[in-house]
Amino acid sequence: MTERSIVPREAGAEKRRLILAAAVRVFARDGYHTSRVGDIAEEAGIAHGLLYHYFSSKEEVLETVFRDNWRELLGLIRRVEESDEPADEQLRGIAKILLRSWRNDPDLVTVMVREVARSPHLQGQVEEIREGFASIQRVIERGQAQGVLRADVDARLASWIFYGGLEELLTGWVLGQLPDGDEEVARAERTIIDVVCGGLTARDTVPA
Amino acid sequence: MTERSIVPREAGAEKRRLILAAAVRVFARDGYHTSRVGDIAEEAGIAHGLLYHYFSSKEEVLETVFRDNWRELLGLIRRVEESDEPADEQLRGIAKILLRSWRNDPDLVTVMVREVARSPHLQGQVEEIREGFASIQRVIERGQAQGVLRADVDARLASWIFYGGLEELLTGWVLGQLPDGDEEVARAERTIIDVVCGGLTARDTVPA
Amino acid sequence: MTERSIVPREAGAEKRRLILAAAVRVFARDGYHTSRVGDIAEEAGIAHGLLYHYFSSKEEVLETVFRDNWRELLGLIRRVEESDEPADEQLRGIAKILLRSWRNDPDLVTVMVREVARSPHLQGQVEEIREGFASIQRVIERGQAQGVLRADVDARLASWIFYGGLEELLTGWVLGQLPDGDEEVARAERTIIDVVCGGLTARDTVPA
Amino acid sequence: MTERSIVPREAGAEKRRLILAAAVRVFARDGYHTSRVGDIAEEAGIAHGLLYHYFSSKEEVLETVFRDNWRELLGLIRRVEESDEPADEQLRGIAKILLRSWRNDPDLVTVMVREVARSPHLQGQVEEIREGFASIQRVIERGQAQGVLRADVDARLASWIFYGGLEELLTGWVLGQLPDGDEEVARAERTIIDVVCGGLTARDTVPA
DNA sequence: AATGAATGAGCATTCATTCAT
DNA sequence: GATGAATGAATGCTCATTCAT
Repeated sequence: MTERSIVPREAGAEKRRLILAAAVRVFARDGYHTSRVGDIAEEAGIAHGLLYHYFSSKEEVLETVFRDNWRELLGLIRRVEESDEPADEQLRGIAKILLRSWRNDPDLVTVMVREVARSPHLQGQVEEIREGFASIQRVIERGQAQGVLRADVDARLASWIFYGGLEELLTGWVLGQLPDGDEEVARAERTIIDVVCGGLTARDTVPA
Repeated sequence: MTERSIVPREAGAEKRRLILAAAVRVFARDGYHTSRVGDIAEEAGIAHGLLYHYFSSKEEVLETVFRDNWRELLGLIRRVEESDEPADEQLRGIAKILLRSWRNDPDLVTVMVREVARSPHLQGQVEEIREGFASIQRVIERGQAQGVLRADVDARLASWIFYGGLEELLTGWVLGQLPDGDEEVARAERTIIDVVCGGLTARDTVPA
Repeated sequence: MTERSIVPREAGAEKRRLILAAAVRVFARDGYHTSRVGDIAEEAGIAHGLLYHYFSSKEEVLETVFRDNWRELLGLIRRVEESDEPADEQLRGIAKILLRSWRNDPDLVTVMVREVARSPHLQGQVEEIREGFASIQRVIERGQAQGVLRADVDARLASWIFYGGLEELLTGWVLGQLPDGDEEVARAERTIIDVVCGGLTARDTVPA
Repeated sequence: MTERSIVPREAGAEKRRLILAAAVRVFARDGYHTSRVGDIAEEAGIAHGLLYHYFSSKEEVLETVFRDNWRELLGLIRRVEESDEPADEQLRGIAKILLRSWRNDPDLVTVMVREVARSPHLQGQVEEIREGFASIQRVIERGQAQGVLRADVDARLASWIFYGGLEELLTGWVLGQLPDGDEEVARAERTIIDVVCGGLTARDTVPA
């Protein structure tokens, strides 16, 4: 429970985490390209050379930040996928996971949204990202098979649209363009489900 | 009529465009950070020093690429906004504009999606981006006011979700993760409207 | 004749030579590994970045120093080889060339002896070095064929021995272990020919 | 008799030798400058920190490699010098010692030829090297005094030339430029004595 | 003795930007 | 306008060495 209980082997993993956490803060503050290895080390309270005992390069630090976190999100998403809730509730669950990550760790979301959702850095990770989309797609397909969701829509495209909507909401917060707060996050959750499941089109409310 | 008829002032603008086009190709191929000013110059067939007669910095080139193009898109979006079509048709129009830009100029979309939709570079452009969202938001609000779209949804959040869905579809093509082709783009258009307007939820087919 | 007469194209070659000359001085003073690129630039009176307009790396500078000079020596040696002097006189000519280079440019000889006559750096140059030995070997073989030199000695090994003797004399001067001066160099020339051609063994002077 | 019988003090010396042997292999393979302390430690099967219990620096390792070996060679050379053989036989003995060291320990010779026979590292060892040359010089001088060797040659220069020839032969093997093998080494021995003692010049064989 | 985490000086190289011609 | 030589700030990374354990 105390620091002293950490056995040597864990100490290495611990320091690794320390560096990753520092990197997230620095990347969130300055952006990956602008951040210097020395900044990360300073934020972590270590000599910059030590960073290279744990990571082979600055880029590997970013990749690790992404991979570790995406893996965790993926695990949560899969748990939702494997639940026996109806598809629309599963989508709501997935939205919850992603949107709430903003409140849990804004710096981390900032890095994920800014640096990873794109180009050069994600080259090696495309496969892992794809799994997230695949999970959403399966949820939709199952919903269609069970008649909960309409079947005349391309599930794959729909999964990209759904994910894109979520990511854009996160981006809105990251950029300070959308109002922040627990209440706002809850509203965003409701809204994306309202939009994606219910649709924006007004229905003629059937009169009594 | 011939090139020689171009008056000097236009010649400058022409070379400017030449450089911007080259920059788009290079940024699309290598990414902004990896691209060197010399690469752009080489692609444009000029000496690298000359680039600084037309732009004050490498970053200004990127900003110009973004601004010029975003402004054009904005103009198109506004024309849709000002049309007297119903809101859902206006949204379809906006989707068409954005999604078809992929087929028109994949390199440009690649750069917009990868380099600009986020982080440090768009600092100064946030205002211009905001206008795009505002346009979409107004379309939705008008649709709600006219009873075409349901009014119990936050129009601002909905506009972000809609835009996010569009951008993610573009990203899918940029990353080579979604099947490409005119047909596919048309399907994506239909799908995003189906999803965002109609909603994914299955409706009880009206009984006879 | 004046500096102003140097045309632009030659200016580049001129600066190249300037850098090489500075590098020779610095390498001779501090050794290749200890020398920093900045030292060479400073010695040449240029910004260190400029060095990379002319050479791709610090190592290429060393290689060029070696190659340029070795090529020159090779040319001189070949001229001797192609002369119609007897073999022993040709060997004397070769000794002259190599030993006098010490007086001509001690820094250059220092670099050649210290940094190049060995290991990692000469990897790519082995072929060029080999040509020097080959030239000496041919001189010896021709001498043997013409009966000027004894034929019961392996010409290849003899060429290495001869060259080694010369290089060691240069090394002695480089290390400050052998007395220096024009007179000393002349004596060294005589000595190596005395030893290698005449042999150390005392002959019974033929009685009258 | 067993390893366990080695008393502690000897154990230390043993490990020291282990490190030196590893260093020779690594230096021979990668060159001194390219080799890292960690490489030596890994080759020796120890933690790199431990190396500093036995040596004060990486350079001291190289110096020790040189000194230990040179001392041994020096001892052998002196034994030859102190023998009562004629001078030319003594020179042959010295040649044997140096040339055969190639077959005994090619890695060691590689290091000696590449890293030590020159420059920065030998600064402190010049004195010890000088003794080797002095020994050869004394052999020659004694040969001259006894009338076995011609007296009209500078013994000091001759000793450098002789040593240079030997070193160059070793270099030829190190660089893979001269054919290797016991037979070849024996021929080299003969050749250097033929050349240095007999001389390359053809003699008119006195008819009976 | 032994380990290997930690330190930090040191350095080659890159590249955006300037400017003389 | 056009060129490309020249500048020099900036930085990722290496690795010899130290030292707590």
